[in-house]
Amino acid sequence: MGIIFSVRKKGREAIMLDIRWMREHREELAEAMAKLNAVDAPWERALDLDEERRTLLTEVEALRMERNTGSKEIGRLFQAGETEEANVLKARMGEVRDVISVLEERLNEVEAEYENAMLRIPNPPEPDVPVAPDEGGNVVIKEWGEKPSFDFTPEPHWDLGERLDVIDFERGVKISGSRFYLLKGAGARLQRALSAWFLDVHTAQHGYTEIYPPFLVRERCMVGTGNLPKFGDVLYRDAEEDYWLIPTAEVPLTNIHRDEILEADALPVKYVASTPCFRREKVAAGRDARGIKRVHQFQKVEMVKFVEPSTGREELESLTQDAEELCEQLGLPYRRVAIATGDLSFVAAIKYDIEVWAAGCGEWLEVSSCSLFRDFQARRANIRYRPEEGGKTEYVYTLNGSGLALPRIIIAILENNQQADGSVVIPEVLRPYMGGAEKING
RNA sequence: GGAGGGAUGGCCGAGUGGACGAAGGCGGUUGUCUUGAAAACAACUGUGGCGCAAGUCACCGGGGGUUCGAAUCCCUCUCCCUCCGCCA
Repeated sequence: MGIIFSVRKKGREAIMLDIRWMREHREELAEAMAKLNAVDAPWERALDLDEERRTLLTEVEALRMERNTGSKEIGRLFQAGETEEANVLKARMGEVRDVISVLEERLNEVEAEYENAMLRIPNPPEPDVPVAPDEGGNVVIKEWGEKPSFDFTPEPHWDLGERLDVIDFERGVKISGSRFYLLKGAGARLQRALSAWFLDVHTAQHGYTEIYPPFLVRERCMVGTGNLPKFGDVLYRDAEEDYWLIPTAEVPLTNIHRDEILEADALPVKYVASTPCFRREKVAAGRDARGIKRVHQFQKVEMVKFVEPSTGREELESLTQDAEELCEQLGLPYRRVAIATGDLSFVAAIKYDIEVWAAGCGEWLEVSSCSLFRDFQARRANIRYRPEEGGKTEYVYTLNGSGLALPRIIIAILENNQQADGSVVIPEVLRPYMGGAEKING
């Protein structure tokens, strides 16, 4: 494909925000952290450590210069046969080395602390993100479709799914414990149909390239997308090796280009994948316990984009529309919610949630989160591009959005499309994927 | 899982302790020549940190060690290749 221009061989680990920007915009940074309600973000500590780090670096480098020139001199002296002088210099350089190693040790400590602090500073929000301390400040900015009305009481999917024998809760729990389920027959096929149709729409109409990525990734990938170090408690991982189960395809998809330099004319790069997602979901036992709304394993189609910085916002808009279009074609009423600063995820600079109405449980279900990360992930994962031939490299902007999260869409279809006779009408766009069936009957 | 062999710049490939940030080739950019192109010839051609700059430091898969000095010696980890075993 020729996207890779070169690969970084060595370099520091993730570097998060631009430290120079931070040094020069202290007040803006403080303001951003306040807006995010990020009281524990160690940005001041990071700045202090940065100061210390640079002081040490200057000292160490001056000494290293002394050592380098001294060593060369020793070599020359030996060759010239001036052994005595060489030995004198050698002894002195030995002392210099000892001083260097003490300073280097300190420098390493400072750098480690510095990086740790940097990795825990969230992404500052875009200027137009609604400012509020929590999700109470989220704003519905768009609504589409009409909630279905019934001349009977619509069933929630946990009843309906069981009655139609398309969701088996008991067996799921028997096999794997609470918050596990299994889809059966038309239920399983409906999920397969949705997954296939989503992928087909995104690849054929929206220009995404389909990917089948690994579901187990290394720690380094999780750091790249911002899931680590702060959110390790929602991730599953292998006990013996450095393997983490993905909580979303965003992780492997974004890391496809980790440590790479993309060609400017290759942008935007757009990927889509359907993968299982694994999450600990450490919410209070009992909350969202019924049904398949909040589970430890679910299927999701995810879109990820790598774009030129100047196009970030328009790419977010088109990404969000790529997701919304699916809801429309499925005939599911939805709304777009602008997430407030206090509810913004650690990595997102701006985020829209798409929520679908589910008539049975009477709730708006989040089926997609569309985020612009600016260069936040790109810095962590070291993903760059070269704007001009031969010019300096810059970080790309990354975005991602679900398109869409599956079990919740299944919930909405089952609940909204249920009929008086107990059957469920299959949305027209899915019928070719369901062997032409129009309904799910018990 | 067992036994061997590897990892050097965009690519290929030299280098086994001292002027090596690294020969040579390919590729790329620019120039000369040419009506134009090709060929030939010449020059340039890695990344990052700190610094206003001059400059300086780091980087030969990662980490650690030996040494006045490490691409080069030692330890360790990772990845790749070959053969055997196992397997979808």
